[in-house]
Amino acid sequence: MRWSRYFINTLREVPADAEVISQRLMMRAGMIRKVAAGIYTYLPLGLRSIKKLELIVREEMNRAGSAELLMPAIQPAELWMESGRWQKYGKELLRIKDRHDRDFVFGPTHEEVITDTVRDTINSYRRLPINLYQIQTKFRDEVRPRFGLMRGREFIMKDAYSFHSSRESLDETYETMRAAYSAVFHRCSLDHVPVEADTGAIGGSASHEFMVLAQSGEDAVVSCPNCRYGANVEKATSKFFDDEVEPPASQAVAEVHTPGTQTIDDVGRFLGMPTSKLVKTLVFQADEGPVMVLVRGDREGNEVKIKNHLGTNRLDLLAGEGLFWATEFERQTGGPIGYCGPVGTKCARVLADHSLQGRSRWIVGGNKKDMHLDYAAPGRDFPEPEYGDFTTAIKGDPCVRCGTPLEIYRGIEVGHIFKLGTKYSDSMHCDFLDESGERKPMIMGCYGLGIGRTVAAAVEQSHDDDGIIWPMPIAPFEVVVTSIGKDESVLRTATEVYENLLAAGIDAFFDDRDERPGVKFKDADLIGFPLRIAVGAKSLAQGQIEWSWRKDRAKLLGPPADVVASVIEGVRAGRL
RNA sequence: CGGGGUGUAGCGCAGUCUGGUAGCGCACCUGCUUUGGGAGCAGGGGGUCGGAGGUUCGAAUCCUCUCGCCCCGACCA
Repeated sequence: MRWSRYFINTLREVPADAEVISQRLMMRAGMIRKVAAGIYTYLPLGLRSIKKLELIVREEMNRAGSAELLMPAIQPAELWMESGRWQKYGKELLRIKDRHDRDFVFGPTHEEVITDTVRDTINSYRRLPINLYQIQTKFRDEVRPRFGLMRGREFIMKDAYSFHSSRESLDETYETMRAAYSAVFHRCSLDHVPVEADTGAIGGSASHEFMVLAQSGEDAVVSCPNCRYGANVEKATSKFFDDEVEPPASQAVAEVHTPGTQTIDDVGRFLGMPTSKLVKTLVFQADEGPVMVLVRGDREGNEVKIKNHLGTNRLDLLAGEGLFWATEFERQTGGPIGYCGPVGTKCARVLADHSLQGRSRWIVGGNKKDMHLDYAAPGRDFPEPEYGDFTTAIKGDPCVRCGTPLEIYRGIEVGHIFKLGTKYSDSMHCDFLDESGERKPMIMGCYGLGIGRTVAAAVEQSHDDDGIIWPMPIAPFEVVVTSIGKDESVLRTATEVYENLLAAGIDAFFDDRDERPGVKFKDADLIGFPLRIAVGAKSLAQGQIEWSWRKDRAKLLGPPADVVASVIEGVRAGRL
């Protein structure tokens, strides 16, 4: 392709709303263009990278035994009502009506459609397992889309679904898919790590996320430098506990006057004790009503873990801004804000983080204004709480597996795989007959991979001050041939070089514009072609042209034929 | 949904307070010079100032409503 005939416009200035590097660079390089919040056009250059990644994904999916199909983006509401997600999914689900006033959704994911398809097609264990995938545009009406392709509302995703007659069969496919994902990201030269994850709205038992480590990542992951344990912080467990011996719990519970101490920090300061010795009380509104969660004073409650423990759809922290809420808070919990605690609470359920289990001295809110209780004892002064893991792991916590202090990194979630189990096959009656003729629900897995997000992640991970540095396999073009000046021999040689590369099956781009060299070089760096060949009058007079890698910019000279041969070799080696 | 901000040429912005011919830089077009890391000079084209209503002799500017977009939070995977 020749630049002079291509649809591309690089920007010297950065669009004001571009927040992260990948978004800035992709917009400046003329790869994407924002049309509405979280909705982008993939311009020709950007689409080439997208298509190249799709091809890699196809190859790996096909190799893993998954068969490609394409489901509709628009789905009838009935299927979502059947699975129960019409009610459960919330406002992220874009609901639309057709001219007959019938309800539809623009698919954010396709469990319903695929389950419907398979249940009508497969009835026997003999036909299982089945693994299907598609690459398609999805829509999730995110509250706050941002970061360009990293968190769009409309986005391209590869989603795969597998159906099994047994857990073992699912486990096997899950492993195959996990390997396939690693292969995809490896081929894109992405530094990635699979981590344990929460299953969220999709549901199911086990789940892993594939994280590309990057400063701009929206997720925090914990990672054990010793045993490679990795997990999303929403899920990550650690085994911190009280490390100081406490006096025995023989003391009777005692009221402590603590005036004007609304926060846990206030209480700690007032009593002259570290917050880790105090008990922090959180109250959430759950499906079943107010629920109290006790955590160590220096820790944060983890809503995802609490939600999973309770099995509730709704979980809102009861907070007391304003008079109405303060009154309401006290009415529901039996204690004023800042002083609420488990002793005599109105909350039906009381949960406590396992780090509190066995603690002998509990300092808790007294459910009276300006009053805390010291030496409160579970089982004596208040009912034994339900213990569990309800806090978020932090840097330095001991690893659950080996005890090594954990590290925390930021990551971009580029893939997410789930063992769904029978969540959808139960509700939607996707059954099969087993060897003994018994009807059973199929066991399912599902596997998502964000195409646009992965491309953006590659840019986040590979760039410098001048622009993108594409990994060869997803570069929009592998080589740019840059002609310098209008000299006829320069143009002739550059054209020859370009055509020879094309003939060899190389994705070459010819910057044939009548522009100054500086402009062409800056643009080439910005777009990030892995290789560049420059043909200029001075060196051509010596029978030489120049080539260089974008990564290190070291310039190499040679006769045109040799340079072409070297570049072809370089491209092939970089393709993986 | 709550709080804050913003909307003026394809992009980045000034002008708004204090009403009076709509500006600057980049990009674009023409000419001359220039030509190995985003050139110089000269000339030029491009705007319903987000939209609707109002006040006024006169509105980008003041008032009301509305829409979009951005940021923080909540939310979501």
